[in-house]
Amino acid sequence: MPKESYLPSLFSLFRQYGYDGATLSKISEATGLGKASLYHHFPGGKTEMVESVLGYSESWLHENVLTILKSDGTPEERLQKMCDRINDLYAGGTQPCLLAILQAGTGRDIFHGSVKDLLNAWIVGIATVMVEAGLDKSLAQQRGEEALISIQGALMVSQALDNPNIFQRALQKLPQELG
Amino acid sequence: MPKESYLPSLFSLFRQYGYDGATLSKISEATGLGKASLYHHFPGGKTEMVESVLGYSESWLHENVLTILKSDGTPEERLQKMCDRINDLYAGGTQPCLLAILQAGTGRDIFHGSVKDLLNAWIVGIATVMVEAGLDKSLAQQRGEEALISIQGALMVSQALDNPNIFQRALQKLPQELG
DNA sequence: CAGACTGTACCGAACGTTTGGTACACTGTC
DNA sequence: GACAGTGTACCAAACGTTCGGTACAGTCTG
Repeated sequence: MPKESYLPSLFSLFRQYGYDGATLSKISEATGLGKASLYHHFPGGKTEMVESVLGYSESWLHENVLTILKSDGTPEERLQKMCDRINDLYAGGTQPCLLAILQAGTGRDIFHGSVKDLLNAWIVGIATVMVEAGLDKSLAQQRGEEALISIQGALMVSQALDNPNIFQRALQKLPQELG
Repeated sequence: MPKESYLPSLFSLFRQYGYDGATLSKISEATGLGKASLYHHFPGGKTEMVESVLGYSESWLHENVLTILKSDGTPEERLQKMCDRINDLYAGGTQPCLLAILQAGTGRDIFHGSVKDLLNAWIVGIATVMVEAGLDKSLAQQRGEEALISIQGALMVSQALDNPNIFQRALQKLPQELG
């Protein structure tokens, strides 16, 4: 099996446990691959695994978010479509964010740059829509940041309180609030 | 030295590295205590250390947030004071949130209950102020949740983008937006 | 078409290191 | 002399990583 086929399981493992918490034993169990086999696909070890997962996430973001934001339809329609995808990504608010969890511990030291780039691309994507909606550049940028604040904040609070409704409500308000 | 005197260093260590990332070597280095001494003060090991830090955080929350929210002054004034303390707690947006980081990995399994309680107390504290400001109960609860969404979201985004201004802006808007 | 060779996928077992945790003798202070 | 506090030495278990090797499909050469 090609190494790409393991990226989904690696993704959901790392988003749950983070870099320090995702041990090779857990990775082995999650992928069904022996430790040695893991090193066949990812000679760079755990680091390369996370790098691959980040690449996978980047592709996902482009295909499922940035493309949609650039498509046709009113700004509000496009933002609504984005929210639907985001809802899938975080399983309705029940799954953590990989980018958020990689901010902790050893993960931050290694992947901070990539995480920053990814999050920035996302924000810029939203900001571009807001510019099309008539906002000036710096305000659009602010709106993009605010969107991500809502998403990430709602995700954290939802999961801490075991209440996905909080995430749902935040997502629902997003498209209108920005416009 | 009493064990309480080590809580500040433990607090800042765990908020940076999380449960899995904070190894005994790092803890030993941060506190200046050998392993034997650590286990003298915290016979329960790492788990007890985090529990103590959570207790420490709970006290901090009560003394610095909940008390202020119950003090006199207009709702907006009280929320403003809270924001000032929150700004200290997170060092202007440059330091992570312990509660957020304990949501990851092994930490979540062990401390999810305590984290939930702490966050809830905070939200209820804000909601109570909103009720006094004239909102009905369920709307007040929603406003409390929204406040924490902003704080936690802004913290995450600020740190991912290396830009504390984002956190500052979010804190600044908080008191008015709730009213 | 046979046989030598190559590359990919995989694994069990072991590597050296670090983990969280313990045992114990020692030093200080009351 | 009691006892809180500590440094040294130690432990089993788990860590990330590597080793030596198997299985097998595909390719090249005669």
